[in-house]
Amino acid sequence: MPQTASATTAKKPSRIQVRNRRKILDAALDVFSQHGFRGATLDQIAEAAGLSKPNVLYYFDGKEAIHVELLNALMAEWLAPLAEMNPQGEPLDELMAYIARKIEMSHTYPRESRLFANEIIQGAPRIGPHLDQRLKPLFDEKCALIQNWMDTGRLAVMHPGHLIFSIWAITQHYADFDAQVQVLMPGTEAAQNSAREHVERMFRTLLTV
Amino acid sequence: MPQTASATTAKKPSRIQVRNRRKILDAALDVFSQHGFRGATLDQIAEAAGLSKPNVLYYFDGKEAIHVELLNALMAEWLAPLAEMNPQGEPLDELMAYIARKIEMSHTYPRESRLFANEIIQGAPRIGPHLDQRLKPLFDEKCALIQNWMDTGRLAVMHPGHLIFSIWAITQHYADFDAQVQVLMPGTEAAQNSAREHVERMFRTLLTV
DNA sequence: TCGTGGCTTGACCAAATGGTAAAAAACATC
DNA sequence: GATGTTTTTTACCATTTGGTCAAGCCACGA
Repeated sequence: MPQTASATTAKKPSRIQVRNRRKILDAALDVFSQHGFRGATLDQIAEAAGLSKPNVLYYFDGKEAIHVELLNALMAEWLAPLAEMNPQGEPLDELMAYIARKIEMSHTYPRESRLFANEIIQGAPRIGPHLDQRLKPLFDEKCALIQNWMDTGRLAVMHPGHLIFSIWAITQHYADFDAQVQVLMPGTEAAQNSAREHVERMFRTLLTV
Repeated sequence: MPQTASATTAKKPSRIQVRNRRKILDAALDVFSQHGFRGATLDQIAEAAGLSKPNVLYYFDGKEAIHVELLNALMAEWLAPLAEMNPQGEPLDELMAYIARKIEMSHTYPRESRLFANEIIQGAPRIGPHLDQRLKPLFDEKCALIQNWMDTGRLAVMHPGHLIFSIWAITQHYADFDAQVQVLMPGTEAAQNSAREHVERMFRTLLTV
């Protein structure tokens, strides 16, 4: 059996293991992000991965284990941009850089965005603790930082928490509601660019003192 | 059999029919909005409605029929506020009134918001045509209206389509991502009010010439 | 070349799921 | 209270689903 990523029993995984686990996770990202956890089936994941169902279960302990692994990987990447906001930097530049990265991520990783959206919409049954323990402290820290920037007159004053919510809401909207966006504003690259420009201009206007 | 809302064969439904159909739709809204279409089960819906599964199927032709009926009812209510934006009114007032109504609806009908979000995230497989035929014309019309307002200098200039997307994204965020909001900003009524104030102030700032 | 251990598969299983048929119960109307 | 109609339930069914198991395959080092 392949070592199931136990911290203690950690032998280096074979090339086949790396390849197949990657294939499974990629396929599962497709399926979970489109149908949610309960709506996704192992058969779909197996077929999308080009493996048999028992073979999928050879690499992961079950449907939930795949989902958990995806969410864990997601959270790490998802939090990084926020964490990188630098207290020493120029406030407006830092926030605009964060927004730009968020937009880019939603564009580059729409499946991850939808996976997260699905999980939250369903009440965060599997990622709840993660939110509490990892996201909350970071959120609070960055709220305090932004509040400080505002207090010292270097940013327009508003509620930092709701500001962050607004950034998340708008940037993720283009990934999560892509089906709607495509209907209402057809056209691929031009629309994408105009979206980026709109969002950046909007927050720059809002945040500039 | 109860008449399945056929336009031609329309006898008035009995009181029991009205009551039970309502119960089923309410229960289904709970279940669908939480798990998505594929993740929801008839047993869950039946139990939530306090009826047996065959009894549920006595009132609706199947799982999909319930879902379709919910989405149809949803679209009608969902589009109303946008449709009510009055070309003769004062531009800023009209837009702010629309935003206020959107916020209120997200607060009052979070299940509907999540039902819609689930459907769109999954690629709008069942509501796609509806979007094309009903939402798109309305969206285009209101975009033109807003564009006109901006052209005549009565609103700050920006892309009308993306403006609407921003409004939708932010207002629905508080309903769809409630699980996350509750973790990051605990507290019920105060948070709700501060959210409303933040969003309204934000768009007012943005739209004022 | 031959084991040997990691990898893969076909066959299978129990539970869940969407749905059906027909009888029983409840109801309305005369 | 008899009678026809609507509503509800009991007992099913076929398929799907998450998961198991033992046997077979295959790569690779000795």
